[in-house]
Amino acid sequence: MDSKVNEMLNPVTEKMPTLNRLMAIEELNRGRELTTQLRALLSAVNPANKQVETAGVLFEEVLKSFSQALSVLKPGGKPDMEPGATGACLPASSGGRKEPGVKRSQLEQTRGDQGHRRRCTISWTTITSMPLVDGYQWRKYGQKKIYGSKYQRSYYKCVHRKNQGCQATKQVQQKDDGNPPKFIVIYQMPHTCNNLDVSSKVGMDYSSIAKTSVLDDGSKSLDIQTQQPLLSGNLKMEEPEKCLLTDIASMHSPVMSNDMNWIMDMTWLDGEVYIK
DNA sequence: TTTCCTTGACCGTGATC
DNA sequence: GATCACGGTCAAGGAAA
Repeated sequence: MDSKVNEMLNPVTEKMPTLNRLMAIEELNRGRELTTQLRALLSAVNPANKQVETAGVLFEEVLKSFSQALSVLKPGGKPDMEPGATGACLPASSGGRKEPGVKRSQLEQTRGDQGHRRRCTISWTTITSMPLVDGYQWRKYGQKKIYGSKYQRSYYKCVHRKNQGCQATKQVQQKDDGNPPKFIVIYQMPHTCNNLDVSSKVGMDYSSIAKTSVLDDGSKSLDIQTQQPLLSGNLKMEEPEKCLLTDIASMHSPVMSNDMNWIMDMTWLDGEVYIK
């Protein structure tokens, strides 16, 4: 694989000093060991408890994540890739029912530019066996049969959209028939609400996902700052043409998450590789 | 009664002609 | 420019709590 791609896949490990890498591996091994111990401790409490069962699934996912992170840190290691994953430049303002008696042209006028073209939103994609457990409360607002897909796609929005104006949404689509089945989850827009459901014990720190800014020449840059060990630092990507690079930040969650198989959606353009 | 989900309709976008 | 296919969102109606 091209060295540039490798660098994008492992922006940290490629440049990480050997000593730091060894320390990271050691810490991950320790984390995996502690998780194993915690799982054993929990299963001894009440194995019949439904929540314990759910926690068990989460533990499996956490352990899988540790293993994956360790494989990335090994020389030549790389994270799992899903090149066909979606999430790029999804519409955020299309559709919707117009007011009775309101003409289409009038509606478009009131919507302004947003109603005419797809809006590049911050979004990121993950694969998980528990798409509904991510620490936030969601309300389902739609379901759609997707062309060429065996399963329907469900649409969720943050329950605090009304009272706090939180614009976070997510789409859930079953990926396979495995046991447990895997789901592709596309998150759009970070949460602006302050109502993390701590009871679920898993959360996602969207605050450090990505920031976009318009440069002087009109192009856009995407600054990614994360506390996540594998992607710590500052990854900056510039957009050569309008919407060539979408505002996608597909990356690992900086905080413990049930979503362990994150997708890097990448696009080749003129020999350069861009993360969607 | 309230909350949530299901489902059909509506509309924007991109592709094709 | 017209038409079509597809996907995202809305909101009415019904089910569940």
